[in-house]
Amino acid sequence: MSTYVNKVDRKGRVSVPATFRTALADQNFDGIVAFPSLDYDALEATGIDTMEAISAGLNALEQPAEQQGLATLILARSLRLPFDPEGRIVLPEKLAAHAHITESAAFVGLGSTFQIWEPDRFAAHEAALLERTRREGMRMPSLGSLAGRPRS
Amino acid sequence: MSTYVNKVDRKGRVSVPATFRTALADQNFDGIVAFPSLDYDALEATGIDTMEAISAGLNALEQPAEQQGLATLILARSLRLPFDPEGRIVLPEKLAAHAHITESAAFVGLGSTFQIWEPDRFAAHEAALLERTRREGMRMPSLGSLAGRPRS
DNA sequence: CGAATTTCCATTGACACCCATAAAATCCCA
DNA sequence: TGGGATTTTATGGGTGTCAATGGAAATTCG
Repeated sequence: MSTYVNKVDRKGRVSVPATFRTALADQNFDGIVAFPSLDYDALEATGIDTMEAISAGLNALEQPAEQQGLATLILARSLRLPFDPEGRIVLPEKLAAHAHITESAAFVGLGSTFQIWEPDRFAAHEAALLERTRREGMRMPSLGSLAGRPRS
Repeated sequence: MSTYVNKVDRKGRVSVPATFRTALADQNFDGIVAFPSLDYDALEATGIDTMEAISAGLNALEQPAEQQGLATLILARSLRLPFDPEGRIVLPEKLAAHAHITESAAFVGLGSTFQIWEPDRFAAHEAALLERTRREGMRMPSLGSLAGRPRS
């Protein structure tokens, strides 16, 4: 969780927040996997484990067709971004362009995954979410209701 | 429950009331999670467990879209605030600013969660609640009716 | 051999831990 | 049961450590 804004240096390197790094520490690949968000001008990112799970799901025959299409799309556009010794990644031009990231990047933790935004765009996105939430009259007391039902 | 007012030192540290600490003692993360309230100039706080439940809910596909927005908003703006050996947390500038907290903070217990207010603002909020309650003619005898039904 | 990429090193500033004191709540027993 | 003794809390401050960042050196690859 949380949002951290880090700088992108002139070589395209940016530190992944230490918190996120430690969360991914015990995975099979020392780095992150990122792909362009289908919904926003931002990047979706996660550890390699999640991607392997998606790819496993793709092979499962019972998968509905649309889900297969989605999985294929995601896998095809994903990039593995390894950590350097300091815990940084380099943002490939393709990804940076999709998210309009130039000099700094906002890492937005969402539980098991996170997003990477251009900070100003994220602020706007946040404002929009807030506005919509307010309009729909959602309230804090509903906090508990956000929790997923226990998986039966 | 109860409300406690503690001082914020010059490093931004403030003791979390011992009562609250022990209530969170057996969780996966030794600290609290706090985020700006959507309704007030105050902070909402809870243990990591609640947040994990929210994040689990976010991944659940059956979640309605508006709830996803709310969950995203909360997760993105939540900060993990670890306890130091003395049971204090540091209030990040971002959060302190939202609640207008400078030299002291009021911890208001609400059962499974609590809020953190600037003491004067909380006093005002309390007064407003009292006033509204009176106007609506609510009475103590309805105490029992406040209890929620057990979740089926 | 040159360009791009990756590793190495160095700086700064924030943060986490250590200790020390004072106030308060609790215990305990004569 | 009163009051002293002991244990928790709350609070302040010093200081070492780690994260983020920038740049140089070294390595890779076409």
